[in-house]
Amino acid sequence: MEQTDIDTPPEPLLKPGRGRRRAEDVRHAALTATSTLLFEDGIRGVTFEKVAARAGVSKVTLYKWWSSPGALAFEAYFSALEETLAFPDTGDLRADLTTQLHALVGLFARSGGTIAQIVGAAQSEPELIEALSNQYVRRRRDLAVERLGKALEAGQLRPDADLDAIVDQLWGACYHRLMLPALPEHPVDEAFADALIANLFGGIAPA
Amino acid sequence: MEQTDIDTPPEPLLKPGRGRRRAEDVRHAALTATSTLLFEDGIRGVTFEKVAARAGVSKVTLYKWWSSPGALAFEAYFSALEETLAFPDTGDLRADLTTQLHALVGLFARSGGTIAQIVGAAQSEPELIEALSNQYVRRRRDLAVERLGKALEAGQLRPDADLDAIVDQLWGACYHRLMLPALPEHPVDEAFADALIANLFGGIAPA
Amino acid sequence: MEQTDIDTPPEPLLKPGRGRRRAEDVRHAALTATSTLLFEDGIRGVTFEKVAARAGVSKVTLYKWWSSPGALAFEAYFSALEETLAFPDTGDLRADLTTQLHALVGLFARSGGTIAQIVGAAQSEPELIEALSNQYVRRRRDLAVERLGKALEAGQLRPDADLDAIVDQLWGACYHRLMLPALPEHPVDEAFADALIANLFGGIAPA
Amino acid sequence: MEQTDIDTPPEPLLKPGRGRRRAEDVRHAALTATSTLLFEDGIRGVTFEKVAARAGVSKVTLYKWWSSPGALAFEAYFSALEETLAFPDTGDLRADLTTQLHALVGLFARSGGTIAQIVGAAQSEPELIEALSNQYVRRRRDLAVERLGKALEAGQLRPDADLDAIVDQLWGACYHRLMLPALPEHPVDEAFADALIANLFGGIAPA
DNA sequence: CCCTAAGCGAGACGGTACGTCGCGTCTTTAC
DNA sequence: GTAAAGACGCGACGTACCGTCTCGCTTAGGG
Repeated sequence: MEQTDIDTPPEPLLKPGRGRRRAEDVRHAALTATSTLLFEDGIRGVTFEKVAARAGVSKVTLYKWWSSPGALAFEAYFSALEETLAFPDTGDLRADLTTQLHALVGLFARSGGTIAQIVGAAQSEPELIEALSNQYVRRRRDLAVERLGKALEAGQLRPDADLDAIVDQLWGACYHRLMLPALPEHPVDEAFADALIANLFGGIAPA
Repeated sequence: MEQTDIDTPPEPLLKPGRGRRRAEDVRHAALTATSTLLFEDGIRGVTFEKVAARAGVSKVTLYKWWSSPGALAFEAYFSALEETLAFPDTGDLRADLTTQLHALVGLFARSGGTIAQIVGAAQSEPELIEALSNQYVRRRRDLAVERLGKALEAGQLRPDADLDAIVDQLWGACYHRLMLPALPEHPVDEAFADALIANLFGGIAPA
Repeated sequence: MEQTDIDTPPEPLLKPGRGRRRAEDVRHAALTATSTLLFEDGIRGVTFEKVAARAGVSKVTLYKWWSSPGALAFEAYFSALEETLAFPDTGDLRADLTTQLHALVGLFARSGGTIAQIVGAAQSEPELIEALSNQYVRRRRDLAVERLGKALEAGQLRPDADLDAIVDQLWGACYHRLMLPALPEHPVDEAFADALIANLFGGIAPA
Repeated sequence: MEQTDIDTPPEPLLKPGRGRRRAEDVRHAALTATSTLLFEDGIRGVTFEKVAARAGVSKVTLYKWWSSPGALAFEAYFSALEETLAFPDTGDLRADLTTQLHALVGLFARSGGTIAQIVGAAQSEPELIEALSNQYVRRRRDLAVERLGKALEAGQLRPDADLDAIVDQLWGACYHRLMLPALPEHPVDEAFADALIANLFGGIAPA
């Protein structure tokens, strides 16, 4: 079967050569083992050595598909996150943004630590930060800006608003509290998300 | 017998041999070597092994003072950053915020990568993230909120503005672009800082 | 950035017990602690570090009295062995040798391992092997040869017997089995001691 | 060649069918480096760290094949000693024993210190003392006892002689003087070997 | 339907770094 | 003054993981 895979890795050199069967199951085993390790010990527990042992996969095979343990952890985690990128468009921008941010803080509540660890690890791996940008950050930003653009056209935004900056001031603010926490009194919850939207929509300058 | 000094020598010769050395000297040597390594190879190059070799300091001593190479890198970098915490108060909030954010993006331009790596490494080290919070994030946030509080009292802010969220929507937005970049078209520069302030002050809702 | 927990060196505990103490008390405390460690963990467990901690004695003091942990272990063990050097003289040489050798194998049964470890450690420490020679080996050998000399004069030995070699062929044979064991079938027991004496007295050449 | 692999490490890990074959050259490099270190600095100079550095071998590999630096030193030294186990049989027992003991004292003259250090180190390492027993002591003892047995059958020994004890009273006496020396006046030389044989053959009791 | 060559497991190997222990030297501080 | 407490450089230990490299089994594609 020549079925082309949709969720193929970044550049899996799948040569049409001969040999053993396609290793889709091998990849799956590796990703499953990685998820377990990621959940148990955090990203520090995701090593090629342990993944190979748990998944019954050789280290060489892991190297073939992933450039580092961080890249493996990234794929294992974010590959199951596709649906969260979906952006609603009910016509009411503020409501849609609220929905999206509530979903984000909900995700952070469930696995914010893992996300922070992966993003953190990427800071020292250029390949990984690029993968994050291409496969996650940019896509989400594009969808958001697209939605904001529609709202702008619909007259729901000030004409001089900087749409890209809005993304940073909503999503970025959440990531900031996730990765640079100050106190438990500053949680990343729905109230915070609402405050972000209120600040930004109404402005902070006196009326 | 005659060579024993009764007076404590102000500058005891620190021979590279064995024996006890002053804690401050040791710490300084370690931090200097760490800075060099941090600049050369990034945080991945900061290992206790290399720092010990370069600084002429034993690994055990490093373990005593710092819980991990990340903690050492953190202190080596942020200990020289005291001045950036200063927050101006000219009476004009918007101008002061602009000044501060311009300083931040200037800092990011010089050593944003290093900062990102340190913050990133902290995500997998509870002790380090706590140190970051206590010694850096919280202090800066407190200063900012204090300044914002004065502005609020002076009637320069909407009474219902969420001051804490403002911090995330200005500084956090910058950190977001630093650590989760999308494209080179989205730099962290002064124009971006200005856009953040404009968005937030004027609000993004149509007038 | 000052006055933080990682910046502050641990303050020295103010405990009583410092200052001058009597040398004999210190020595006794050190030897007692050493005996305990020697019994618990063997000679590998006898380190200046542990002895100092257990005995409440500083390492410098230990260096003053003993050149190495091995020397300390040696003294701790052999200082309580003085009496075994006593050599009986009943007039009957063979009976006296038997008595002595039985005492030796009895000693080996109780603490042969410790003796072997101390003698073994001495092989790599010239100072220790010299101490062993001076304070133990030579004294015991002299006593034995003296006793054998008396027997020779009394006509209880062949005139051409090599007295020094006899010592090696009786005591040395026991040490050989202790330190270079072949099989459990070759124990160092009284029967072995008797065999040594029988072989040596009667000769192994056919009558 | 039906050469059995006597040189193989304690545990024959070679199972038919799996994994990479052992690199004999790696073992050889390690043993060569060890011999050099053993000759230069004694057994204290034989550390896994130094051997790894000199031989270009990783520490992990050393740990896999040898349980301790002592075990490595043991094999490096005794593996080149195979021929000395050969035991002559000219029909004249006394002459053969003299030949053997002269060879032993000659060996001690050349490298007695090294032997003593290895045997000494083994006293604190159960695994090493067992290896010494199995691969050296027992084999030599068996060959000696076998030769003595032949002599006994040939009527060259008293029927009631204890053959095992003879070994201790000849070889053991030499080891005793090697490891528990009393004075330089008691060397381990051929004259001493001759005295041992004379004492034992003729007996020390008066005629 | 066998032969052959690639894919893959298993894991040996040289490295780097970790975190710990002990040695011997040196400083500080209490008695 | 002496001795405790202990900081410190140093060397070695034993372990974990990395990235590379062979082996030999397994299987599919080509003959």
